[in-house]
Amino acid sequence: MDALTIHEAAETTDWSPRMLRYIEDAGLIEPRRSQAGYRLYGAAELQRLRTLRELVTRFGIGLGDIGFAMRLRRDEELASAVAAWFQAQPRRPENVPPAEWLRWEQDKHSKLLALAAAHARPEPIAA
Amino acid sequence: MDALTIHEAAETTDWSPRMLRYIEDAGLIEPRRSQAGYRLYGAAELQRLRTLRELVTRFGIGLGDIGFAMRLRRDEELASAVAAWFQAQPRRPENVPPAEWLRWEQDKHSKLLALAAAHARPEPIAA
DNA sequence: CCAACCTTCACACACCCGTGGTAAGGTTGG
DNA sequence: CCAACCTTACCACGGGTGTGTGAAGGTTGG
Repeated sequence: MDALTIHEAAETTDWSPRMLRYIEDAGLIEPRRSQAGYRLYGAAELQRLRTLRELVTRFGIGLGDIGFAMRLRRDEELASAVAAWFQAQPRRPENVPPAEWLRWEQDKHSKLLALAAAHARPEPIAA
Repeated sequence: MDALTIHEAAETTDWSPRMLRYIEDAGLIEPRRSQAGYRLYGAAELQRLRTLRELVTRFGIGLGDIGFAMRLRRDEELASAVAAWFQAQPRRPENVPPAEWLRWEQDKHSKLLALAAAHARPEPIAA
C-alpha cells in the first residue's frame, strides 16, 4: 500500500495531523479517501506537503496567500482585474477606444505568456 | 493644484484617511509627499484607490492578497517557487502519452502563469 | 474484542487584519 | 497667532488564521 494515513503523513512532512486537515480545508491539498473516509496521502501529496512547507517558511507567506494564488490561477476574471490594477500604475492611454484597449490588453497578455513559459524552464534563454 | 491632501483624497475615493495611511503602509499606494511631509494624492493615485476598492469589494479579497500579488510580480524567485508548487498539483493520469501531457501542461500554464510573470517593467531579466 | 487508529465538531488562544479613535506635535493660511 | 489641517504613534476591538486539545463516535487489525 503506497498511501499513508494522516499521522504517518504528518510525521514525514513535518506538519501536524491538525494542520493537514486545515490545509485540506483551505483547499490546498486534498488527499483521496479510503472507503471508511480515512485520508490517504500518496507520494504526490507528500511531496506537495513538503514543498508547501518550504514555500511557507522560506518566503514567510501564509496558507491564505497560496490560496489566493490558486484563485488567481483559476479565476480568470480575478486575474485580469488584478493585472489591470497593476497596469494602472503606468499611464495608460485614455483616448484609446475600449476595443483597442482590450486588444492591447490581450496582446500584452500573450507576450507575457511567452515570458512566463520561458521562465518556468531551466534553459529558456535559447531565443 | 492637482494634488489632494489625505482628507480630500479620502472623500473622493470613499476610503477613510486612516485607511489611506494603512494602504500606504501595506505598500499598495504610496503618494508623494510635500516638503512638510504631507501626503499628496494625484489623479493616478485617486484612480488606483478607486480601482482598489472595486477589486476588494467585488472579489472579496483583502489588501494582504493584493500585497501578495504584488510580491509575486516583483519577486521572480517567489513566483517561480509558487508556480512550481502548482505544477505538481494535478493528479496526472499515468497512461497519457508524453505529448498529450505536455500539451496539458502548457495549457495549464497559459494565462495563469502570465500573472506571476507579468512584469511589465523594462528589464525583467537584467541578468 | 479491544487498542489504536481514524473521523468530525468544537473550544481555546495568540497573533494578524481592517478600522476607528485619540493624543502629542508640526504646517499652513487668513 | 490661531483654527484647521497634517504628521506619527499608540490603544481598542471584532473577525480571521494557525495551531493544540479534547469529546463523541466509526474502523481496523491482531
